[in-house]
Amino acid sequence: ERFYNMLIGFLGREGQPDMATLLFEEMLLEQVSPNNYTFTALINAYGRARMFSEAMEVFEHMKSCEAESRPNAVTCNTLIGVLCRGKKYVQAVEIFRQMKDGSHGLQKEKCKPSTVTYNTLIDAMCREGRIEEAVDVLADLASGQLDSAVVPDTVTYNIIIDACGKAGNARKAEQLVRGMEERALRPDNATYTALIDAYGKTGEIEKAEFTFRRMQKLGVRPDVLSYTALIASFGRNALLEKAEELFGEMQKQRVQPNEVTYLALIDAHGKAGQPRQAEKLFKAMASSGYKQNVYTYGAMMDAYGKCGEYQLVVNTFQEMRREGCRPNLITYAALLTACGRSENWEDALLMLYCLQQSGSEWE
RNA sequence: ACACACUUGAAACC
Repeated sequence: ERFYNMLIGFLGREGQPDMATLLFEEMLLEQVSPNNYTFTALINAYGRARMFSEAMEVFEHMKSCEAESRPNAVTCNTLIGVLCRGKKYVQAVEIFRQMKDGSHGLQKEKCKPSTVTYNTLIDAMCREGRIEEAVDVLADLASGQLDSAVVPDTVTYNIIIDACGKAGNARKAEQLVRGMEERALRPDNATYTALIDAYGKTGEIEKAEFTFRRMQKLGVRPDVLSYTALIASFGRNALLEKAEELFGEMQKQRVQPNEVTYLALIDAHGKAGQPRQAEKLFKAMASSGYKQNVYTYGAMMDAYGKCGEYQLVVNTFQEMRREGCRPNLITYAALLTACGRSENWEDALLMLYCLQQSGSEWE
């Protein structure tokens, strides 16, 4: 039963709701009884795939179950999370209200909002750009005014710190880090990575590097994401050598670069006008087992474009098509930019025509 | 005891 639950959870996260359904059916055939872990994983699988009516159906079904399988706070959080992802805020808030009231078939004791509930909602607010309000909610949570049973945790702070950073407000992000420390919450890898990213985006690269070194000193071991964030920051700020140096350091520290790390490095080489080196990385990726895909081709096309190698952009595009890789909007953007810079209007028009034929979303 | 379901951080178009 746990095996099934785990697998259904995994498939849901991977965006494979159909496989999840199949597994669920098989589970029933095998007379393995589903519990609230199973149902919650299913809600997640459907919700992530924007199959909201299916998700709601499972949720309603749970309400008619025996005690063990009735919705609990995790179930509700999951539902709120997928609704927020789909921007169905009215419904998300409605579930939140029902959790607090214990109405609509939810048991008040089992469904009390938790820190995760608030974190999910705060994250949604931030993604809508309502950071000020999110900060206010955080303050009310911290003072116990909003919910006497819930206090903010590291994730709560991380969400808002990242949002401030993305909005270009590194000062506010710093202030929040101090705020979390005052509450005896330890900044973790996500906190530092968000900060590094914030500094990288404002061009305060020495602060980004300093933050990275400080986290190491404080005993938080940088993971792939932290390394990649700093590598990308170096790249963005035209510090290719530092990026490469850090790439070497991470491997010495036994932190395996992943696909995103390589993509960041390719981009850094493109920005620095080193298409040959970018190519090398592109090939190195393939030999370390990363299959070429839209992203790798896209990064390569972009790098060539930045280096003025417009013909190579087109060649890469054709290679990508030959390999049967479906282009996305980013691919076309890279192509269009290349055509524009090389004043290759025929190809640009031809491409737009192809795009139109394939009936994709217009920007 | 823990275990299987929920929330946050990195690249690329903008």
